[in-house]
Amino acid sequence: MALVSVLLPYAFDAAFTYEAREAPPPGAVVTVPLGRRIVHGVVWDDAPEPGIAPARLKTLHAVIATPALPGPLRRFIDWVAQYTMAPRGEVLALALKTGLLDPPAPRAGWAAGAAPSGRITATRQRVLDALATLDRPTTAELAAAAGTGAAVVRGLADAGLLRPAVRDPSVPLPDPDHAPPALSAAQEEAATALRASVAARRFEVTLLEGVTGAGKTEVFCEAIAACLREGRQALVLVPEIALSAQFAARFAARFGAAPALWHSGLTPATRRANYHAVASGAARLVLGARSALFLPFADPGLIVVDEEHEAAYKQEDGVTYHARDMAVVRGRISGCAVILASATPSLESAVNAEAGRYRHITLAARHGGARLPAIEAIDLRAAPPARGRFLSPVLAGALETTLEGGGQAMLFLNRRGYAPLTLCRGCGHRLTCPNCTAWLVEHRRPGHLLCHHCGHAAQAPAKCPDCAAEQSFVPIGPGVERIAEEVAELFPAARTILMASDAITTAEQAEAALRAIVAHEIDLVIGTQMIAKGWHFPDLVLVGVVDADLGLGGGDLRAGERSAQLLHQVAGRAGRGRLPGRVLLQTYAPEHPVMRALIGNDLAGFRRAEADLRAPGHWPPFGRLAALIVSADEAATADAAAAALARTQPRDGVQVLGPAPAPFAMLRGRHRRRLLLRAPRGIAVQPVLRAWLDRARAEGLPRAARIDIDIDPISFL
DNA sequence: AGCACGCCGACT
DNA sequence: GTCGGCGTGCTC
Ligand SMILES: [Zn+2]
Ligand SMILES: [Zn+2]
Repeated sequence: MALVSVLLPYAFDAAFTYEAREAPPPGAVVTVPLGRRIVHGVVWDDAPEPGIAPARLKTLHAVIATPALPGPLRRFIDWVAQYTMAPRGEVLALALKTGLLDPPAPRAGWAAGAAPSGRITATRQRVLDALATLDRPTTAELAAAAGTGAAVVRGLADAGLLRPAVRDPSVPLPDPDHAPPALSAAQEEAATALRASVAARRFEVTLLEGVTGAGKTEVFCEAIAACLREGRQALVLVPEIALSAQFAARFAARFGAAPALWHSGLTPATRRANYHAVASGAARLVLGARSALFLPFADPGLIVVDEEHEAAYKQEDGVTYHARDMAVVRGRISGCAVILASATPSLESAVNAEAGRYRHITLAARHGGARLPAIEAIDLRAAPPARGRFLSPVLAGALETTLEGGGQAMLFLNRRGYAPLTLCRGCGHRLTCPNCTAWLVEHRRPGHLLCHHCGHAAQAPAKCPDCAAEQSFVPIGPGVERIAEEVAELFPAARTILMASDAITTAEQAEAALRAIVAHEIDLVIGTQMIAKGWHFPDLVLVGVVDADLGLGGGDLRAGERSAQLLHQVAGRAGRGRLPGRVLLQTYAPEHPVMRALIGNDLAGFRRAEADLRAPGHWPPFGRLAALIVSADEAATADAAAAALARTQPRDGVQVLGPAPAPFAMLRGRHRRRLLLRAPRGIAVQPVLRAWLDRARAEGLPRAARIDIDIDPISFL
């Protein structure tokens, strides 16, 4: 009997040791007994533990007939676990989603039957016509194509006019030379460098920076083509699923085959099919969310991270990893090229490029002759909006001119709801959420209040709980709903649409809205963050930012950087067609570095200024940061735990900030405190944190408190 | 993650 | 005197 190490997809850091007649190779997916259950696990590379008492040692149950986890993926899982301080099993669980372990089921489809008998009605004929154009369609596909129900298909089968025909879950092969685009000279130069990077078949990171509309996608598609020519697999990461449909369509047009998708919204059958296609190497082009990094690629040749600066790449619960950083690690371990693409690179990537760790390619001009929009500030101190209004006369005038000239305009305000704050006219009492440290936001119907963090809903009370004044609550400040109201009064004839995550909830709604905007059935778009993303609206000429200062408050380390990125992205919506674009920023601080950078189109200068601010204090990316979030049911427990951590804090060479109430001191009913550990770049924070937690546990850290560690936190106030 | 064991309140 | 609440701890 041999001993085998098996890592289990649960919160265990150590692999367990089992006995086996014959040891399966590392990476093999197996089942083993655990307690009184049989669970899945993966044979790991650790040396088996010889000292387990014979009574506790159990025997490996079975080897599952599914692709083994490749060595580079196993090393990646180990790396992510040690870096994020998550138990290795928890990281393995990201790679081993249940239901993937069985081989994909062949699809039960239909082909033309042998017996041409039975009545052929008009509907039946439509089904047979549809069948001729499809390859062994399933019942649902066939019914949909013929515009009828499953019953008609069944009837045809019963009559012998259809016969069952199994279809293998095949993945179409993308063709690198299907529809190569005409590239500009600048694009061609960038593409040549990227093709060479892929063909070198070794780890190399390239930061691909290009203003919105410069044609970054066409350029990195050339790198993908080079990867496909090498016969290797390419992975493209996008920050959110909403963008994947648009990308899939572009890839299908460029390569003649749709990419294999990977995100949480897939049906179990598709997930399983795509998982196995990635493992076998049959899926050459994969488009996915951050979890796609944990797929068992057979031969990865390229990883592209699009919009690399996006905060959505940071996984905020469970294993808190940053997909952009982990993509670089995955590339290093797998020995392949990595491309980080963005119009507004993160300071992290820009600094790495400047230090020579990444290659830096810049596309300066918009593709196809379109010019960058002119960005101007509206100084609200000089030209404030009327009382109770939020659009200044300058912005309202520009909107009027644009709409009268038949142009399309957009108003951006990154705030959902009607009013962000509701307070008592009599005493200033603010309505807050009982579960969270947050104000209640008024929505749609007057007096209808919502918490944006836990979903708590309430009605504005008729009487103030503080001063007992009657009907005294008034909405303060604008949300997009209030802007829509103001626009309806100013321009009653304009066709408008409100784009916010609570107004547009399904992918179909979003698609219909985008189609209407592109077709210019809409004159004025009012929206939140949702409209900032890479959409192409050719007729859009004017963008008004209702509150350009919104993201700058709060003292967050990255507030300026994030604000500049978001506003740049929004500004980039204007003037993408034949007509030049114009962007108006309403601000009370036109001299703020963010406004200056946007107006002067000098984001590189802004990054240098940010770097000069952060470098002296060893703030990221010039130093390391880790957050310890303490949470407990009782405030006293959270305070006691925070105090224990403060007492035992590390001192040499590092600095501890806090404890302080966490960004949301109370979230979903739990009390939260936070400590930050700041260290120079050369110090690894993980061993420091581990020793610190051991000391705190020895010195009375309450067991009822939960400590979550977030390495490289990106949001903190 | 499950699933045990274990020690205090209201039920037959 | 027993059923069951879910707090704490273990699983090779
Ligand atoms: Zn709440
Ligand atoms: Zn009051």
